[in-house]
Amino acid sequence: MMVAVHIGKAASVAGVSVDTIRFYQKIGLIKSAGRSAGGYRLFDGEDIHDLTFVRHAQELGFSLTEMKELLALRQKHHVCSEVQSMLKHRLAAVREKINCLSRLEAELATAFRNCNRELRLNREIKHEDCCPLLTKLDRVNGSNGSKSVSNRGKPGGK
Amino acid sequence: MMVAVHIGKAASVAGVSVDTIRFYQKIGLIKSAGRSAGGYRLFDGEDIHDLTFVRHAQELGFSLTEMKELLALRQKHHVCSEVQSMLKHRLAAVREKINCLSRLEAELATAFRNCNRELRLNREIKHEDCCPLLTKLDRVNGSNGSKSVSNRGKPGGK
DNA sequence: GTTGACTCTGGACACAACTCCAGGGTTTAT
DNA sequence: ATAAACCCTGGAGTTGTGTCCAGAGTCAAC
Repeated sequence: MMVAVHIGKAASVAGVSVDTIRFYQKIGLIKSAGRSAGGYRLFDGEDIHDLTFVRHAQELGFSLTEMKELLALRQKHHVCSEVQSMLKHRLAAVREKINCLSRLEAELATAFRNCNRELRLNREIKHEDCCPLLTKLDRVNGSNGSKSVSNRGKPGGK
Repeated sequence: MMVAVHIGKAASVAGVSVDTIRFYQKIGLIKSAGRSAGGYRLFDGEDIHDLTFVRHAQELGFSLTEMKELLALRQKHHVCSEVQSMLKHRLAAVREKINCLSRLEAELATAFRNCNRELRLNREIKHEDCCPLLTKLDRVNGSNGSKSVSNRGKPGGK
């Protein structure tokens, strides 16, 4: 039955915008679709498949560059170990992110509860203990803290 | 004792770049520091405090715009309920993100295991079942899927 | 055969969040 | 007093991800 739709339909089905599709084609993220006699792009099931793939991958935090790799792997007879290596990295990154967010979530939740309680106990609060979030961010969140900053400076250097 | 350092020192202490600090001041994220006779910015403890605050907030996923709000709240005698409302939104966003990432993590982990197994069972694999990830992304991940895409299109509309 | 909806291209613009540069002034150490 | 190291400003450039637009062509329907 060979469905072949124009870009508008493809966009709505895949859940992206028309411009986005053209953009993806421009940067080579998805293969250039076939064309109708009049020059209209035609998208078959597989093309839409790819678009959906991209959208999902994006929701999951892959960058367009990473997606390009993924799509490439999907195309060629890939070496499984390549995929595996990508997976490993991704997995580590994702876990790191989850950890960080979980810590944040706990803090926010606590802050929220405190804030809540203070609010109902005391209509006018003295700025202090009210919002733990605001003081929390001052020293929170151990982990990295480097960014290639050269280490010099003088004045009141104590 | 009133420590007052130049921008380079402030940058290295706060863990951001010199340019970044100037950028933050330019966009009004942090208040314009005092200046020395010669026009050099001077940063005291509180300024560095703010910078650290910003860096941490950023690690935690706040945008510069959100930070501006946070810093404002910290400054003025804030209305606690404002902070509370921000917290609520942030918390929801963070939870959403964690969910999404957790789903992803599970998938990646599974894919990784499978990939691993395939690799050690079978040195040359036939592209098919090898990497579930690649097929997985094709249909995965229920949740949203809207983005204001008008709904028209014809050709093989089936 | 004329409308109206759709699509084409190429390029400009947007937004976040920086980063880099030139040309020149300031501090500090020697 | 001089040089090294640092800082200033204003503005351009970057990366990632798109979005918008004008001017022109195509398609389906009436």
